[in-house]
Amino acid sequence: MSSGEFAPVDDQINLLRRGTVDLVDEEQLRAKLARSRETGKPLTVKTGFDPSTPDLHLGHTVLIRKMKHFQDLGHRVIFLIGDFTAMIGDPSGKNATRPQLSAEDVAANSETYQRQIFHLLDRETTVIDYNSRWLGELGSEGMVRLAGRYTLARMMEREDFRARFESNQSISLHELLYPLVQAYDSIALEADVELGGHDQIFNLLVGRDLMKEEGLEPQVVLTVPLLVGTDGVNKMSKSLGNAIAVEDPPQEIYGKTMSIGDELMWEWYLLLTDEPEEEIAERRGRVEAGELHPMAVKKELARHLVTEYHDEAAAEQAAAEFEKVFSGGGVPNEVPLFALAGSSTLPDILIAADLAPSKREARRLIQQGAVSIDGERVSDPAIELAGREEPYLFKVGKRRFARVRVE
RNA sequence: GGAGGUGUGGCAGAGCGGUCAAAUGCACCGGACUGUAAAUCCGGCGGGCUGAGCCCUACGGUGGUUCGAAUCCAUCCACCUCCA
Repeated sequence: MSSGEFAPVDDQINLLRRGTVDLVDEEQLRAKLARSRETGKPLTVKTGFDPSTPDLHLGHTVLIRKMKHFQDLGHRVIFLIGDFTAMIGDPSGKNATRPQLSAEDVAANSETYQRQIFHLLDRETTVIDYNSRWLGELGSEGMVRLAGRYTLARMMEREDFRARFESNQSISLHELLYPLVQAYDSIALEADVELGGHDQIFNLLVGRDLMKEEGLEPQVVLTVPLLVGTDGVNKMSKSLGNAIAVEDPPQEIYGKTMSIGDELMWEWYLLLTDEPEEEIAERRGRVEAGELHPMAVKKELARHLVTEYHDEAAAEQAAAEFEKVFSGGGVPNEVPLFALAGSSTLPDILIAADLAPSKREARRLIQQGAVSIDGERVSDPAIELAGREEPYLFKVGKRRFARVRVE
């Protein structure tokens, strides 16, 4: 989209407002959009990312998709890698000492980021930038001056700071610097809009304040919700084990998506697809009326997500595989094969085939009826498997398979 | 600089000389029910074994006291609070 061809302001607002939590404020955004239409100059839209965790999951994509919306509307989207801030350390962590990232680490992580975000964003027009570019030369003098522009009282407006303060938990000084530094990024980039997760709202607003002080037009702040993970309770996070990574294999994306609760899927539809909101609502109504099976709707979501991060064919395959294994009780196409020599006990075999972590656990699984061989449930850990040419097919639980050849 | 507190399994959090491989909750793994949903119910949840029992390793580190210590003492480390 070349300049001068921006969509009408109302249309733009409609798209941009979808699935957002905060928009501060809409009038200013309208004014900026209107001006950009007149001048043909796109808005500068900034989003910051921490370079220490380049393994993106669907939770991150909510934000990236919002960037994409701006991009689709012809605006200039900056993917800002906080390499300098990463060197200081993340405030919200309990691990005080975070490994400092070397320049090589940052470069490597940046590569990973790019590989992952360009599933969604346009490679040609996305601007990748690093905040070390300006923060490095800010220096201690600049930092002190920056700190002089904000007050403790204002900092304590931030909910988590206040909560920690009131409950006598420690707050390191550099944590207070964080919002300021992030705000400085906006100044350096002269951002028109800054995007972030809802938990970032305070920092983004500080950006507005400091920009005003600097004599710049304040950025518009727009936040998106934190995506609830596959457990249906917590925000999606790798460490909580409830995440679907962008680079997960098709089967995983499909399967994990199918495992989320029905209620959650509507939110995922809203935040992870471009399905019009009315259509989502309409479908939801039909499901609630019993006209449509929720599973069918969820399958569509799963298929959509696989297509987004792999392709149509992979989605097709993942869907077929899913039908076969779970709906049909069949066996997946790819089952790892293990060859065992001599007479091993059943628990040993399970360990060797990566189906159990220890013998004790293996025994438990057998006793609880989780193990079947060639489709027959086994309950006796002591049974012997005769050597044979054809591998035995092991199944543990609902979804773990292995083929084992016994010599 | 001074006074005090805390450190237990993935997390939260009991236990405060034996009956503790350690209550309870969450998470997790099985099973039943299903739509591999959710909810619910049942079982399990350090490891090893010639297995309904035995053994080993575990309650921040080390060293003691005791027939016996997660529990008492000393010391070290870490985190936290209060006073200055």
